[in-house]
Amino acid sequence: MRYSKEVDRKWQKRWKESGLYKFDISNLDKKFYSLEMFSYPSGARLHLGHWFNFAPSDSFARFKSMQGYNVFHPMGFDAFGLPAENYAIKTGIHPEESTLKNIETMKRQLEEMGANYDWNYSVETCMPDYYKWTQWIFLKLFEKGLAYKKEAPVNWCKSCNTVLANEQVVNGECERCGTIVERRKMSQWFFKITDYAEELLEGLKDLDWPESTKKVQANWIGRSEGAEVKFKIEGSKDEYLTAFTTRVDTLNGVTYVVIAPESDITLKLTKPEYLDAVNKYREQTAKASDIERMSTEREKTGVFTGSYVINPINGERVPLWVSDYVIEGYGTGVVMAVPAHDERDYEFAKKYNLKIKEVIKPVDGNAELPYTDYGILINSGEFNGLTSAEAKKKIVEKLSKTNEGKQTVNYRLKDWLVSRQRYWGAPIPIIYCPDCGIVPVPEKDLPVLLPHDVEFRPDGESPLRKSKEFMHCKCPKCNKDAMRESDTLDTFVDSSFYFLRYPDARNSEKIWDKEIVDKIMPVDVYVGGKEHATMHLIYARFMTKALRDMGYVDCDEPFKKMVHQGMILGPDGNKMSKSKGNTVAPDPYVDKYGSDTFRMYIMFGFSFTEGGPWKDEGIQAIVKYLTRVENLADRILNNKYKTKNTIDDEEKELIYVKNRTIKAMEADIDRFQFNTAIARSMEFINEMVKYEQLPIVNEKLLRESFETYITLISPLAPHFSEEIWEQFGHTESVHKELWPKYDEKEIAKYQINLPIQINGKLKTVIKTNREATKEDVKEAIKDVPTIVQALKNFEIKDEIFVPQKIFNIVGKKK
RNA sequence: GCUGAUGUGGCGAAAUUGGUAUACGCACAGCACUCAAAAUGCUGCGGGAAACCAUGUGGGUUCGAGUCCCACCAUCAGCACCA
Repeated sequence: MRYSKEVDRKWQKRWKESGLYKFDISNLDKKFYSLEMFSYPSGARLHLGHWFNFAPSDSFARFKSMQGYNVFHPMGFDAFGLPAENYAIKTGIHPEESTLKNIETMKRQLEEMGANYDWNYSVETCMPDYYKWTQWIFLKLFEKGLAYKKEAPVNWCKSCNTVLANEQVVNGECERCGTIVERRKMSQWFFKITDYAEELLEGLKDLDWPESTKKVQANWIGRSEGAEVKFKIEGSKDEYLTAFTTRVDTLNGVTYVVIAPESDITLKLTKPEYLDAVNKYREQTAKASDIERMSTEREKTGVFTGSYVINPINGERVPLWVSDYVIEGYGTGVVMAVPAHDERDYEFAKKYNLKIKEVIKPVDGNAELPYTDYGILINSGEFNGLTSAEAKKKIVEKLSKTNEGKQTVNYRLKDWLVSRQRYWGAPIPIIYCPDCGIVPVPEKDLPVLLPHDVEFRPDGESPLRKSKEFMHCKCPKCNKDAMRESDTLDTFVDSSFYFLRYPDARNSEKIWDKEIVDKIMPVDVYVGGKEHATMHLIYARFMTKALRDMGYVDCDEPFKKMVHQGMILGPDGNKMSKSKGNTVAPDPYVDKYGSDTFRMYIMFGFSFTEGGPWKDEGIQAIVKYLTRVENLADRILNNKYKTKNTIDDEEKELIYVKNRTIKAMEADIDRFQFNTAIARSMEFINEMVKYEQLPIVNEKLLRESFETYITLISPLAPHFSEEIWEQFGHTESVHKELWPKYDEKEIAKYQINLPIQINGKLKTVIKTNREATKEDVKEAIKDVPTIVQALKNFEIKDEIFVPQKIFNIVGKKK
């Protein structure tokens, strides 16, 4: 049968019946954990992005099992989240209904793709058998002191009476009603990821991840060394404001101190006559996002509080201001301002006529202010003349004697806010008792089930709060009437441990059997978009480390190697989106050409890590290519050749190309370079077609080469190759074949092209053996006309010879 | 604004990581087969008559730069409640 959708169906059915892709968990000596980020079942059907991620990754997993690994390749669904809830608000269809339906469709489509997942190891995060463990992890973190509650700002829409996700805030306004969004504080749960800041940063060093991703994570963690300095509040008995600075050498230049407007202390420190102005400013700040506030382009604004603080190094009295360029959550939320040596502070001081005191000057000459480099201290009393580096040490030494300062490390990383005032998520397993306070739900009572009949349209309260049945319960400690926590968990919590649950996904007794998980972890290759470089990937690393410290896993780092697939954009070069109307559905292509043609095309037409705008012109190339293979298969099967048994020059060439192809494809697939792997396979076919047109061929060699070729493309075109494999009389699946071995000797004995240059300009190319020496090469070129011509009246200064690479003659005309 | 990328023929893209720039294809053109077309097979295909010139622009390092360094231009992604 010629390749078509029917061939896909035929083999999908057979694979299922024969249990070809059942994972053998009993033998993990040579395991390979190949993982893609599980998908969010937002729409009913797989989109192009799914194909671009999952199809090549499936080919990669197949390739690894051909190399003799026992490959663990699971797939699941990240099924909680905002879109399903919004969809429900719009259509009235319950999130559970739409989500489960989407999952069913996506599963079927993944099977139609030909993916070799073993669905016995899948997870669906919205099901109680999964979120029971999400809740269990929350309890464990709570026990360990890694989950805690504090006040934190949220986006609040006054008119809708609801909390908004950042995504729902458009230009500072609510996407639904256009009301200006405010920041409002609410009491919320956090995970203490900052306890792991140092280890998360250190651990990056040994990971086989793209450098750019490691950099982004390192910046996200944002380690900076500096000092904490305490400024005494004037008029108080023993109250201080603590500022973090990386430039404690400039401490004598502090002319004012700034605190974040949203801080609780702000109102406390504001003198009555300034209260009106400060309150107004706070209201204004509530409307700006953090990104806006941190922009250095933005005009600085602020107001005076009327209070003063004391600089501990020199006893100077400096004014206390409020400004939105200081953010409560970063550092200590207090900035010591040194306008002479910081651009933001300088701009601010100029605008509000604050003092500017120069305390650092360059080693030689004078500087224009603000001067932000290191230098020599001036106007700093006993520290004058010291370098910035020396001064940093001396100043901290002095401050620490009076307990007014110390050396410290600050991280940009903030604790992970996990509370969501939403319906479609895992309920936080906490009970509030009027007598006992915060009481965790006992483990035996898990899961805390998400009630089905809940009004989740926004009206000012967390949806769960409206379910009396859900909210009212007995305190597990004292059995008095109590109330449940009404918030649900961030979906990033669900996705921060799913890869640990996969290996033992059906365990109902415990989260997993440690012995199994320790054998399968870590993930050997993790494939997913680079948009997850910070949040998901850092949360998953944190969770693994926290679980390790609690003794549930051994591994320190969950993802040994990380690969990011690129993004397929719309044909217009923009990100695909329904609103732009530039989405492309894979289904019509798959229907028309079959899964393998489509898979091969997306692998061949794009660089896997780059992606790019969608184009389908090249799909014909793959149709033609596969037909060419089928035609050759037919001719070999019909065997009308005049045959011979000897190995002559032509046969040697074919053997060489075969070995070269195996080697190249192996290296390419290992690096996720599917486009070049397919290019090499095309060269191999071209060579075989050329060979078979000779008057007399070695039919046995041709047939063997062709069968080798089929095994080479079997991970890339799993149905197509299976069909031809069967035509060649094989009764076992081609997917049980091992990756062919190549013979390095056969490659090495083939001659190479060696470029000959004069002054770096290519003059000619000669054929030589690989072990040719400089003398051999000189001998070989001595009669080549272009060289002879170029070397006339030429004074040779140097000869650069790099074996197997280049011969370059350097000199000049006399 | 901050952070991280990307830029190579008409087009999709390669370049063993500093060593023949444009592999493999698409599109196009020519030839063969055919009454004809399609399909298939073969050949050609950056510019230039040539010396040479070409990897976003301008400098630099090097025997040698698409690859390394500096500056600039353009485009894209992430920025903590989309996942």
